[in-house]
Amino acid sequence: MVNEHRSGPVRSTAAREAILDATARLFHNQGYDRLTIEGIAKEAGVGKQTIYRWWPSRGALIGECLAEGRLIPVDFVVPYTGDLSGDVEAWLRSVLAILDEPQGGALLRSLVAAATEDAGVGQHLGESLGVEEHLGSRLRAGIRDGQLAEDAPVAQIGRAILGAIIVESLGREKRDSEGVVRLARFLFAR
Amino acid sequence: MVNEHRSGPVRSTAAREAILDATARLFHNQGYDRLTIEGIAKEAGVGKQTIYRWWPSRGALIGECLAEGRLIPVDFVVPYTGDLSGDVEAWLRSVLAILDEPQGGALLRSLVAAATEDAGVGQHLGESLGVEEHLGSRLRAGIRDGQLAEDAPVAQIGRAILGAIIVESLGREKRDSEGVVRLARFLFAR
Amino acid sequence: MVNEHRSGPVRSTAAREAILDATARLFHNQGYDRLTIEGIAKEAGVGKQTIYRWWPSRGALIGECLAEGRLIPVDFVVPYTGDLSGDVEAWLRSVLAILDEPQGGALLRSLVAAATEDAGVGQHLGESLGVEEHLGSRLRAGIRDGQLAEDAPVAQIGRAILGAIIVESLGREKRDSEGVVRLARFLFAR
Amino acid sequence: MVNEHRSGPVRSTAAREAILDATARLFHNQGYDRLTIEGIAKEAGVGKQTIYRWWPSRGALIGECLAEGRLIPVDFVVPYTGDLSGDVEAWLRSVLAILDEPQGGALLRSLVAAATEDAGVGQHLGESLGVEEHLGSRLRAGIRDGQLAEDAPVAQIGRAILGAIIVESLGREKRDSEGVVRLARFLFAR
DNA sequence: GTGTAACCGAGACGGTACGTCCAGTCTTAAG
DNA sequence: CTTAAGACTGGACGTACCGTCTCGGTTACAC
Repeated sequence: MVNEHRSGPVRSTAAREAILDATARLFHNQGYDRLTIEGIAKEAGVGKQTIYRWWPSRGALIGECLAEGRLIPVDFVVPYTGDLSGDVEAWLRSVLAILDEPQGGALLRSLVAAATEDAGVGQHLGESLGVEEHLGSRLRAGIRDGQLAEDAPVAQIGRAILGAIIVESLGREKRDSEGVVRLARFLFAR
Repeated sequence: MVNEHRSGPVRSTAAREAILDATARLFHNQGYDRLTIEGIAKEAGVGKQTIYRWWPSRGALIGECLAEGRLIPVDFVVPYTGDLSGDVEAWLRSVLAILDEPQGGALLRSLVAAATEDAGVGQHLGESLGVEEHLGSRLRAGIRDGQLAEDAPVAQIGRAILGAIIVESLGREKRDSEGVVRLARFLFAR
Repeated sequence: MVNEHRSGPVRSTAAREAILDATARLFHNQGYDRLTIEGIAKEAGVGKQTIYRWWPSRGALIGECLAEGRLIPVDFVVPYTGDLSGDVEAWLRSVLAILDEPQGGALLRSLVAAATEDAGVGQHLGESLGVEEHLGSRLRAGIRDGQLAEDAPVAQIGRAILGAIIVESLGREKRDSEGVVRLARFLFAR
Repeated sequence: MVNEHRSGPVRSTAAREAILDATARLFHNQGYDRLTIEGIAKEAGVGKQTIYRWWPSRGALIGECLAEGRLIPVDFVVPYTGDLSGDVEAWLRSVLAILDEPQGGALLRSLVAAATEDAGVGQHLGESLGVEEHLGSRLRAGIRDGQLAEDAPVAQIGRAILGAIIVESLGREKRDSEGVVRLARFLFAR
């Protein structure tokens, strides 16, 4: 028989909140590469150890912020009107809206930088944007509706769209929403 | 026409070579985030200042290595047999071969990390893999041959394929060449 | 009366001790101009920042070593036997003994070098040798005893003796204790 | 029969002049510790090698400037009116005038710093101020005139006066010409 | 109630790397 | 053969953060 309880105070939600808040704020203002644990601790009014106690790394912090929608929204749903191409396009435009913000490109690159460093961020990135869950469901519905080939590689298509956006951003090309939209139309044109 | 030359010693090719060599070696062995200017200088047997004299940043160094094919090959040609899907697939497999090397995934993520930090690397990354030049040409030939729609977004398709590979790697999914190959087949199946 | 303390870790006496020890050791072995903060840190097994946290400069470090008698002794007392000239001579010989050590001249020049760079060292230098406190007192006693003129410039006389030693050392003249002793005798001969 | 001539240009007096000029200028403006060979070369419009070719060290440069009166005047003569104390005092005031200049104290300390590093500067320093030549002669004349004891340690007295000035400056005491003057009067009062 | 164990803020610690400055040597082209 | 220019290796600078540790103080459960 083990005693699961222990004495002492529990984790402070105020500290947790302050840390994640500070992380998100600094991530937006300075980008991932200038983000430091010390900076977060000072900004949050928290001791460094409190951060190290609960998160193993800078990347894990970003991962948690990402999962809670503190960096980018998390409700990228895909409508279902019956028009596959149009539905995907609607979702795509909501994703691209992030990039049209003033520092949108830098924000995406920072997220990618975090993802290269931390496996969790990489996994969360697609999820956050609804690539797997929402987009995947919609595409599978499209297959059922006969609008997409039976053997269409659903997961790969999602990655392709997201990846095209990322590659474009890495190349620092002038933002061109229409480019990616045309890609989507091409994908579902038959 | 004036004489642009000045007197005095000239840039040492030996030092340049040693620096780029050391950079490529360390990049492969340790990845981008553990790559330090001091480490490169020591490995190359060179003073730090010699690096700072000629390259403004770590990213610029990687960019130059990339452009000279010191990190990954630069001759990713796309054959032209008349079979569009097959030709693209051949190119794709040669690109994916990089990832099948022991540390292939980490190598790609390191390249992406460098690209998030340095604009030049981002621009060179696609070029190095022949996405724009070779793949683009082949796709345009496909359009001429009637195998691809007149208005197919050539550049976007290239980015989509490369992007799918990157996103997969960021997610640390088990390497699955067939996935991306199926994406390519889907793209050109008609 | 407020509590001046704050929470958190307290200054490490072990580090302080190691740093001052290393400073004194290196100062003796290499002289002031070859003394580096990095060398001290390595010798003391300490991070550079720990030195910069507590001392603003190399000179301040030397000043503290000097004040604590880690570079030269600090107990240069002047006896009082009634014989002014003899008493001063006794003190003088104990000071000159430093110069008769193997690297005595270099040591004095190093101290002077530190004093040119750091005001604190300059002030401590005379104090350390007892010029102001002990020698000054003895001279004032000499005035009371009628062995020295009422208006003898006590402080200046101390500086003159110390200064003669320094100037001789700066000129790299062969060490000649008797020269300075003769100066002292001349000063108090009447 | 040897041919004393050799081909090529001889040592450029213009370069020599420019270097010593620049050295003196920078020495006055920045002090000895901030004086760098590179700075001198740039200020003089000269290659670094030209400096290293003719002077072995920074100290040697200062020594030569000092010897040529480029740092402080070199004509500190001692008058001979018959009044020993008054004559010495006249000389002393002309020396002290240097210290009353705006950056006089710093200048003296810089000279001392150079002297701690370079034997030549140390030897030249006293000479420059006329301590040995002029003051020594005057004191010896004083002995002949019966104003000074037969066995007065002439050289030591000179060093004592100069040394008192130096020690005072090292201690960053408020400049007080009268102090040293009182010392001189005390020395020759009988 | 009183321990006492885990929390918290603060920040000192040994380290690594940064990007800069300068030392002293070497290399080039011009005179 | 000297010169101006400046690239080279190398060492030290003073700063920023890393991740660990050590404090004094504060909960809040277990006795």
